[in-house]
Amino acid sequence: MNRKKVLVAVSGGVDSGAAVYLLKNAGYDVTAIMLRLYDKTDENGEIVTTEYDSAKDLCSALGVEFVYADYRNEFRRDVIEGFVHSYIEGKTPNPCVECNRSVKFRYVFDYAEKNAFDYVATGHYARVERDAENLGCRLLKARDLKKDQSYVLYNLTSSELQKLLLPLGEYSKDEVRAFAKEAGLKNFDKADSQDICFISGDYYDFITSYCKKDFPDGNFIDKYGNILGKHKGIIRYTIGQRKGLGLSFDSPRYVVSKNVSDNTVTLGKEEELFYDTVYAENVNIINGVDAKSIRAEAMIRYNQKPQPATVYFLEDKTVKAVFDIPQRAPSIGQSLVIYQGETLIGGGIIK
RNA sequence: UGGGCUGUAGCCAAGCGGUAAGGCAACGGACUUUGACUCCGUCAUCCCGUGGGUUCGAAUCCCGCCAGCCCAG
Repeated sequence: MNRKKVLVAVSGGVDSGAAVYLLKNAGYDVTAIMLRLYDKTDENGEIVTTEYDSAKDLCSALGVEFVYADYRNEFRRDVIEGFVHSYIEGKTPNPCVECNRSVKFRYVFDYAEKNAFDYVATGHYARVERDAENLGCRLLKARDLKKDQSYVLYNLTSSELQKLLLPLGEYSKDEVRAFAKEAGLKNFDKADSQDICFISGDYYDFITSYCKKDFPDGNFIDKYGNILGKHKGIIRYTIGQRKGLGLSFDSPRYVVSKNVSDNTVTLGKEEELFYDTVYAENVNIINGVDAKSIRAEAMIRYNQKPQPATVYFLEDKTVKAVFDIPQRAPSIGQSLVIYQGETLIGGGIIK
């Protein structure tokens, strides 16, 4: 019997653990790979191995081969560096998108290629729809829209989709937890939230210590240039932010724009945050589109309901999205992701 | 040193005799594989500038004082 070989990317968490379990039960020849991306340390400076232990334990319990591959340098170079520089430029990066694009899928597919795996799998909540020839594969939202994570996967290519399995896409989080429990994963009830994985605590502290410099105080101003107060370093703020400004007015104020060159942060009322047109660059369109423009739905941030828009495909992997209804606080560095119904068309970085 | 106004939590601000609204900020939590947003909760335990008085009872009425502002001189 010639079972299909699957390489599953695992994190030690509930979702990837359940993915291993489901694939194993489905009869695949499963190997788990854990990418060592950064070392989390505790207050004593000791490397925390709970994720590693969790993944390794699960694999040995299920009789699955476990590979631990060191990609710390790649992660630092391709994710952390970019993250820090993006903030310095006044942008608001999404490191998860970048990690998936330039590290996680790249190296897992790379490993799978070199070791003759038939498929790659992850614990993302999304689905791959295949046609008869397994050619024009489409990336679909998860069945459970509340947990859908297709947003962070828009940089996948059609050839990658041909070899990608996303076993969790049909299930709800509760069902996945049940699978994880069945599989014997001790973390099956672990909380979902993580914040930025490589940062424990405040991202501001991380950036300042990473580049060994402080970001000077500057002025909060209004759209007329009137000084409203002092800010505590421009990288602390992002478009649309309300909390942490430390200033009080008759109504809430939000960060409307940032100007790195004169170190000012402009505040305004909520209604000043809405735009109907958003441009994105470095766009990936999974299956290509012939038309110059399409009607679609698009998201400008994770966990947003896709909004109706007309999307124009411009030169140089650039896209213009014109929303039917103006969208709140599009932020440079975040991702614009385009859908048609359940199908993810593509996406890029808002500029 | 004549006249007028104001003085309530970090900021703004209701209240006009019956035992302290609300907004902003802040803090805590929820949500979340990014940053945000949002939502929920907490936020003047006898000092309502201060010292007296009237009253069963005052932040609310009266008197003195202090502080700030304004108009005159």
